[in-house]
Amino acid sequence: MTEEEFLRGYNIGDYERPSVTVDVAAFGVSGEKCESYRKDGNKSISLLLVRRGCHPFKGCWALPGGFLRPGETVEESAFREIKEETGFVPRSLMPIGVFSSSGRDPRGWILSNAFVSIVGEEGVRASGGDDADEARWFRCSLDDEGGGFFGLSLSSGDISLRARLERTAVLFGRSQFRIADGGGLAFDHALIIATAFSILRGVAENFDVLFDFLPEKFTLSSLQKVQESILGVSLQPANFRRKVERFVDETDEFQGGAGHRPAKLFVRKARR
Amino acid sequence: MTEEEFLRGYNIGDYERPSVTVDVAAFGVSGEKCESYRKDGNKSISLLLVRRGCHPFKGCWALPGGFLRPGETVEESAFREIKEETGFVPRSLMPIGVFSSSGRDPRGWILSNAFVSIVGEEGVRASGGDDADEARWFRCSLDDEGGGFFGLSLSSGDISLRARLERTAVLFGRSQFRIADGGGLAFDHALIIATAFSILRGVAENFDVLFDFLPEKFTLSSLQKVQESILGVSLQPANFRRKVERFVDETDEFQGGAGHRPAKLFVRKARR
DNA sequence: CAAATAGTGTCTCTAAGACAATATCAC
DNA sequence: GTGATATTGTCTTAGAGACACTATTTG
Repeated sequence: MTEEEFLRGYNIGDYERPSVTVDVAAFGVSGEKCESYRKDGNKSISLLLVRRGCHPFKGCWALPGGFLRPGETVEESAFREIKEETGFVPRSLMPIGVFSSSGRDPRGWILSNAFVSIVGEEGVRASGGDDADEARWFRCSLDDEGGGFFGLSLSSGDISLRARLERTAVLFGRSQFRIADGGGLAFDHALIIATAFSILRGVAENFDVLFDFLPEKFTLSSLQKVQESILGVSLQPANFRRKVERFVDETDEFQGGAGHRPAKLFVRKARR
Repeated sequence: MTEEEFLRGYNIGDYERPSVTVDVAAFGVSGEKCESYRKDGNKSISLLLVRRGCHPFKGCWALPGGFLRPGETVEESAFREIKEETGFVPRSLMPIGVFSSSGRDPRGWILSNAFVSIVGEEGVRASGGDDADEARWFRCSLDDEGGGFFGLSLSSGDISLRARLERTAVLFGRSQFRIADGGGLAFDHALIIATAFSILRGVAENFDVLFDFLPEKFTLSSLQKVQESILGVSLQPANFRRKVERFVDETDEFQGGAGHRPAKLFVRKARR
């Protein structure tokens, strides 16, 4: 039998297939506005969630996402979904894994390809599109409770969600979690969020990763703030600048109007 | 409508779904045997391929892999497939991404979840199982040809394959490739292999990753050899030992019988 | 003893961290 | 001028790389 003959007789529908979705954990680093017009907001990190407008988990908060469509790559699908549900087009999306345990979706055999993005909180419209009726930023933290357990806290105004995860292993430098308490989030999204956050922390010291989330031109302070928000630390500007100078080129442009000395804009140094 | 009512009326078959496969790039670091009985083999890295026993790409060399089955996670599926096709059970499998571009499989809409493993070349049986009729180690290298092109060379005895990839981007520290010439490999496996190899190079300096590929007890030389094989460099034993000592604990056991001073066995230091 | 790998000691140099000081803007 | 961030300089110290040396095994 030739390959052509084989393909003529091959029917892909003869085999059981899963459905495939994408979910996007979009983290924002802009921080809350401050009392003083010229003081920067505190370093903080937040996560974009949408309230589900239809079953299952109707009314629950969830990551923006949806089903992969024929002819799309998973990356294209992730960009489409976050745009549809939040109106925002992220600069880039980092894949963080496939979630495929059975029972993760009550509708049946459904895998999720998860992505992470870092975005400014501006540009995301308050209310979502078709299958999500609201999009909101939640202040986000993942705290080590000891004994292998971690608490995932998400809060936005009067809404407060808290999930608990158990760390089952650390493989290839990545924590593997199991949901102890989903905290009211849809599907296994507590697991995806915890995984996303811990991966982001693990790679945030890598400038190659951070640059892909930033605009083309940026100030060194903004870069520093992104790193500080993700890692939850405070860095000395002098040391930070010295560490990063190998990776950036300065431009002639400045960013002013902030009530203090204007900051020079930098671009990522061309790859060696 | 309640969620129960929704789920009763929901038919997952109403929507188009892809088929989902797993593919495993298993790299071996043992190197060829040497002329002298007591000299170590040269540092080299090889890749396990199987010759496809059925259509499509019948007779072509391919990564071990196959279709995801209901009730399996993609990780479980990857372990099952490599065991079925090569008889080998790797210590662990690192996920490296989902390949989902349309046209990557002539049978239709089929995604592949790819994994990497590092194994000793012992323990892999020469001939494969059901849907693969032969498994072989190929010497493997990925060379920068300049102009954004890379050559992927695979050779095993009289068989020699050479594929060409074009680097289209570097995102999150990972090279993105496009196949310029598949080199006779099945499907888009040239792309998967190049991606796997370049990711492995990127993370090989991270001991957390290397330990997950090694046996529980190992000599520092073997750890050094793994790193040298992947990175394609030669390291000073003194410096290597100093660098790694924070991450390992020594045991009372030794590995001897090699015609020279026996080496102490080490274990990975317990996580802080 | 010879050959090979296992393992140690020491020097240099780079780069990260601490911390102090100066520069420049909007108001 | 005031208050804020932007930017630079210097001292100290941890760690990576180079390299010479010693230790221990099998044949």
